[in-house]
Amino acid sequence: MSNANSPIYNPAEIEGKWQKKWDDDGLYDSNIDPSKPKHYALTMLPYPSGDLHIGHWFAMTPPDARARFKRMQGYNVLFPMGFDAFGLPAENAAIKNNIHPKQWTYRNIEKMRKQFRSLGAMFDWRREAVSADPDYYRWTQWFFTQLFKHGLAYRKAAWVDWCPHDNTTLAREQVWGEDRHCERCGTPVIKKNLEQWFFKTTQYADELLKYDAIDWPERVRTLQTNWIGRSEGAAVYFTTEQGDVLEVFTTRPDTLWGATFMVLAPEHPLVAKLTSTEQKAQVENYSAETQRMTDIQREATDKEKTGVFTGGYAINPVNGRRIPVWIADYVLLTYGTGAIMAVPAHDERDFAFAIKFGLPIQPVIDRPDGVSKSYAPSGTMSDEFATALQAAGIPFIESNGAIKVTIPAGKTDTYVKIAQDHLQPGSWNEIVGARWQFIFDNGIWNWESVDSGARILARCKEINLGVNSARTLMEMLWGCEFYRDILTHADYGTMIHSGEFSGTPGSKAKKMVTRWLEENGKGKYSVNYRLRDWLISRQRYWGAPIPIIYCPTHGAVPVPDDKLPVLLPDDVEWMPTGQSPLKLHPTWKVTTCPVCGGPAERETDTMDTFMCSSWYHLRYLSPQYQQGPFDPKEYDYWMPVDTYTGGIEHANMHLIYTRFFHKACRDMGITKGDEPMLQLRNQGMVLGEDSEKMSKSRGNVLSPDDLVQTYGADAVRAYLIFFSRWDQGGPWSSGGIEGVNRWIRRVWAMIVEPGPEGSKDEAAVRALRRKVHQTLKAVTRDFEQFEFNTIVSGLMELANEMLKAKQQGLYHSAAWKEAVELYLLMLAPVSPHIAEELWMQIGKPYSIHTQNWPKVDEEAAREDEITLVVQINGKVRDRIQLPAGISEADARARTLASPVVQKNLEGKTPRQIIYVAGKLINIVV
RNA sequence: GGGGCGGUGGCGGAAUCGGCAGACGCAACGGACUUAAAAUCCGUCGAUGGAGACAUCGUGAGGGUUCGACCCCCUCCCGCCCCA
Repeated sequence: MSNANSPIYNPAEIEGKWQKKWDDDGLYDSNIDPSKPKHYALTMLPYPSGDLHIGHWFAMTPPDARARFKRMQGYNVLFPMGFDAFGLPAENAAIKNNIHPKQWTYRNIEKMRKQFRSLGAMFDWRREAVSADPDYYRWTQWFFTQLFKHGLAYRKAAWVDWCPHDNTTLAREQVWGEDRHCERCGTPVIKKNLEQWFFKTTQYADELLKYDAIDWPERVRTLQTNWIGRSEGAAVYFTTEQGDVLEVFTTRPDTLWGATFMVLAPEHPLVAKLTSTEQKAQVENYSAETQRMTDIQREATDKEKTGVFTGGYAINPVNGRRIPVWIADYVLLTYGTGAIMAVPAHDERDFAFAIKFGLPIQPVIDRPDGVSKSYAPSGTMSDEFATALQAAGIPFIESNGAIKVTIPAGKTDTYVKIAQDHLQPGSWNEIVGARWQFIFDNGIWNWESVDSGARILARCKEINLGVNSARTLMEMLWGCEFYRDILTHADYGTMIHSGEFSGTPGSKAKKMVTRWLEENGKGKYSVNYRLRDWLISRQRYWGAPIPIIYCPTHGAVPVPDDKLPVLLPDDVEWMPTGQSPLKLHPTWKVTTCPVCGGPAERETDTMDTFMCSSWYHLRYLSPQYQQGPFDPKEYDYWMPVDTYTGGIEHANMHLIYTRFFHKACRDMGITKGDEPMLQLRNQGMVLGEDSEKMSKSRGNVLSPDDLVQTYGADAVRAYLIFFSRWDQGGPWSSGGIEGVNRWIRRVWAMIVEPGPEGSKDEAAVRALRRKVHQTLKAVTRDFEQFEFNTIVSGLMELANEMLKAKQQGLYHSAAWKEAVELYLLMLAPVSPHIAEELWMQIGKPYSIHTQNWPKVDEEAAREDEITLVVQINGKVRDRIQLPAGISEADARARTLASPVVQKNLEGKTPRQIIYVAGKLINIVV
């Protein structure tokens, strides 16, 4: 098929040529154009780690193709790119290679810009933003001062996770794994108490839970919802015996009567005061141990509960009961109020704690399933007991003379009566679950309070010395394996053993108790969030300095707008010392107070880089703008972002911060609208050929540069789009890209090499046009829906059809010409260089990328014939070709006349015939 | 332990409304071209039985709804992610 006169496909040559021309012509410059609808397509900006890897290409190529498609559809598209240039890796690399972080970062950016260009993406580089540029971080600092002035930034001492290796504080989400190690270097974190700056993200917690206005994946919404962790309940005021109020948050105020002890975080401020002289040593030891331990052990010991009694007591406000106060590492100071009321009967962790330390457990919520259990050891019941149970229809198991009874709902009273009748003298029988009763030979004792439980236990011990070791009644029951699944539950159910509230149904209990608490000043309705305020201080050099000046008289004063940016000095010692490098600089922090002009000091911490990435989409709008963070004209035209793409790993950090940032800015009058990004889509991850995450240590990293050299950017782009579902990612396959490479070359040859003359058969022309327009329809839909892999497979299929048509002699027909044009237009977003080159070669005007997306000719796409699938009893038996518009009656007749159907029916009469127009007929016999 | 997502040939994946399971590609195998190889082209390619027409089975397992289920419902198993 090769033809000496046809041009040879040389990707290196044509890709370089067109990239230069597009650049020179400003083909991808996006400017405000009110005559067109706008489309802001944004892809998460990379950290300039030094090399663009295949993952970056996977993240950016399909969105680039889609942005191109949108542009051809007539949208004015903005598709910018930049660099998230501050951050720890620069300092780590600086330390390792003794190179200035700034130099390292900007050198990497330079390299990555070149790599980006080889991708052939339609980025408008005039709008590039680099967060480490003073022109950029001037405005990062400006946003900080705005937040400060509006009371959304504040300073407080806080226990923070501290990485002893990187010498910095870490945000909660930067602490990874069960051993709680530093996200960057893997070192286990420790705790430190430092003065830190925070943003009030929690003030927006409720609004952040609303997603009505945005089209974001369910998965991300769920992740954020869980991260924010809103729970409704009540704040309840317990009082210590010393008279201090001990506030706890509970989601279950209906279980208050079952609160039999309290647990405080060892760091809780009231611990010292509560601790008795006898317990002092123990408490201090335990606290010190907890302090010394990182959260590693605190979490690792999750299963084996530890804790220490303070010797102090508190008063349960609902029943006046005196309950012991313990400390335990499983209660964290940062959780709620750092103190919990323990309701062991209805909370698994509290139950385990109470059983271990012999603390009382009192059930106060009925089981919704109404099921109870009873265990009658051998000899405690008369011989007719089993017969009586059987007669009453109560199921039981008998083993070694002992009878294990599971009492269904509604049979409890029947059981009690039977048990009473058959109880042997000197024995007892208990019933647990939906009822808590002990049947003794002198009557029934109800277990309705901690005190009655104690009395029952004493009585049982009198009868049976074997239970002597049990410290509580529940511990005695826990000793019986048969009971274990029924002793505790966390369901909502009718309140029991709760004074005047007993009998309150589970559906109303929470509300009624909360109202009662409020009316009696013992508590109030309260909402607790897992989300905490955003800690933005970093004791590092390579970040935007926090623009605050500390004046001995005026306190923390923001740097005035006209004094921004607070420039980062170049001459610093960046080796880690445990202090901010800015603090060690001889002169940098020395300044004067903006209010009084007196001597003052600068804040020496820098900002979390998530601050930089919370507004980069705004800087892209006008990166050179000097009068504000962005040009309002550009904002009004381009914002909000229409489609935002990036990895799912940012669901809890960046994506919450940027939403918070936007909402806060809206309330400060800086931005408009409620949400910054309307539509979000996540890509998966490209894995190495061994299906493992690509990493240098595994040696499975692929260099896009090498791939482009071998196959050309067009083939690499097409393969990245083709090889897996974009939202799932998957392993790279070097064999797979060969297939795409073959296809690209086949397309080239198909178009540049002439085909044979032949008859222009009417049916063949019709078939070719049908396939072309059907493909166009599918490709258009797939682009809209981010289903990229089927775009390439559709184009491959069409190429196969076209090659057949070419062989049949259609090369010189008008239909062929149309097919080629539409083919190149559909190919243009996927493989822009070859599409441009071939577009030129078939004599069309430059540039293919400014052409209109073609319209589907529905008439051409229509099928003339349908294949009717013939099923008998749901099994495919035949397929018959029928004209597309056939009536149901005719289709039925044709089906029944088919010999295959005749043979299969064997004279049987169809009972029912289901007809799905144009698709299927099912004959039921 | 709780929540989320997923499980389809040897592999990546397709099936877009409950209606032909396996599109497209890779790998493999057979053939053409070639002195030979590469490249290219043609063909086969879920399993089992059969020379074949064809039949039976088949979308993690089991059950259900339905004329009909990869798709909807229930139970379970496995993998990944998030939170404890």
